[in-house]
Amino acid sequence: MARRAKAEKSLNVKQVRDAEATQALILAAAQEEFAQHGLTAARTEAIAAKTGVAKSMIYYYFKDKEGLYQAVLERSHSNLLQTTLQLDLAHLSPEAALEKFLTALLNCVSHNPKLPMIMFHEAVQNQGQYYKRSSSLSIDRTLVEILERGTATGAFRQLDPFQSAINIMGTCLFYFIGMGNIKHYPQGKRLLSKAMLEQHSQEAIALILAGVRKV
Amino acid sequence: MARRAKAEKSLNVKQVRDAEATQALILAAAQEEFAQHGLTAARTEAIAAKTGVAKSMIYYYFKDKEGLYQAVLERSHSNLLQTTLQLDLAHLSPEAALEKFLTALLNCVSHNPKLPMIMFHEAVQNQGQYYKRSSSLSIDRTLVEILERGTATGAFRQLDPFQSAINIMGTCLFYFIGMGNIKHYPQGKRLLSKAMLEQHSQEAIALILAGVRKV
DNA sequence: CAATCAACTGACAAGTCTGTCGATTACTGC
DNA sequence: GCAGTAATCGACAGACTTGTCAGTTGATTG
Repeated sequence: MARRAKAEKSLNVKQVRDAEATQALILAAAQEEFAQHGLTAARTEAIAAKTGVAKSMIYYYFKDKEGLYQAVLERSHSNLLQTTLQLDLAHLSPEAALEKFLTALLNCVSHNPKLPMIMFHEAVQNQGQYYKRSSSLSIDRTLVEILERGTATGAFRQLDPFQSAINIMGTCLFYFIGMGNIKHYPQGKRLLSKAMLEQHSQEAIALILAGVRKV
Repeated sequence: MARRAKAEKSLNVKQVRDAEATQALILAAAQEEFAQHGLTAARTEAIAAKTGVAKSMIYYYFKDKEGLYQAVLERSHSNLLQTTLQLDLAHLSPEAALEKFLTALLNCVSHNPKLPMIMFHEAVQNQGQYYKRSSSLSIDRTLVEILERGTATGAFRQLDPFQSAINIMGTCLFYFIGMGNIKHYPQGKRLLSKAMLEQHSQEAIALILAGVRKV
């Protein structure tokens, strides 16, 4: 009831029945729920409650909980995937390519901070079943290639591209995954504020670029 | 039945009833289950099945699922906590202190690769409730202090100690968290083999030390 | 404006999971 | 070797969850 009723009232929209809007509402609520709890521990009841539509609509549009989960995974990743694939990094120097890649990656996750949590749950609970099938691994492959190029040309120090790619992804994404623990620091800053996200991006890029550069 | 029976047979032990051994067995199985599934999605039935003792023993020794969860958290963290607190880093240069800290941290998690997963279920699902109460945050505080000292003395470049501490932890721990996804890479290496763990530690330390050093 | 269809609902059947309890079996001290 | 106690088990009650279904309501169209 909550969101939909409010939206309709404030916008004075007549359309009470809108299949697409309802699906979008469910997907948004589901992304939150799955991000926090993962597939198994997520409750369809809770998702329905967040949207304000009846629980049965989940089954009407997405068949079952797993269908909804798949939809959320695809929807969450598509933006990141598209962005990284469109980067056109081949003509840049390894260092410039790396910076461009990291900027794009950090920008994506800053705008969709739930994504790393979802990835994490998929990795830990479902052993990355989805990634096995999907093309999501191509993100990391792009990074590995940059690093390979950089070590080959001598722009980067002698590092293992595979291991380093993992560690670099960790530097970028850990902030979002560890949020729940991090926020208990005395600091008491809002970790998802625009300023903090911006700072995190800058710090991560600086750390990584300095970390791979030849000494 | 499985493990216990086998152990007794091979060791020819008479003692079929051993409160401590049973608790240890349960804790070990629970650690695995909670690492993979988190508190809510973990199944007491599954834990019992792994141990070979009746499910009711969980309730006998740990009161309920949450009691067992708490016990697992405490047990899993104690080693890491003790190790990092005993390091005595004050008399070392920032760079040496950082290297010593990272070596200890990576050594700990390499010997207990489930720990990062548990930490992050706690962060994501339970919003770090446990860390709020426990002294686990002191690990990160240690790291922040090293970084503060390094920037103050000019040994490290101008970085934000808080943000960088998070990013550094990410570099060290992401490998273990992302395992489920990472393993689908063409490489096809065993990520938990001694050689790979050793390589990860070296690569992570190298990346971080290079990343913080003054240019 | 009536008929049709898609969107939507609430109640519920069936299954799963936790936590309890009485009964049973191994150890321990007398 | 007997009595008492601690450890263990299996079955089950009760709560919670998923997914279904028959029925209702709002839009659309000839």
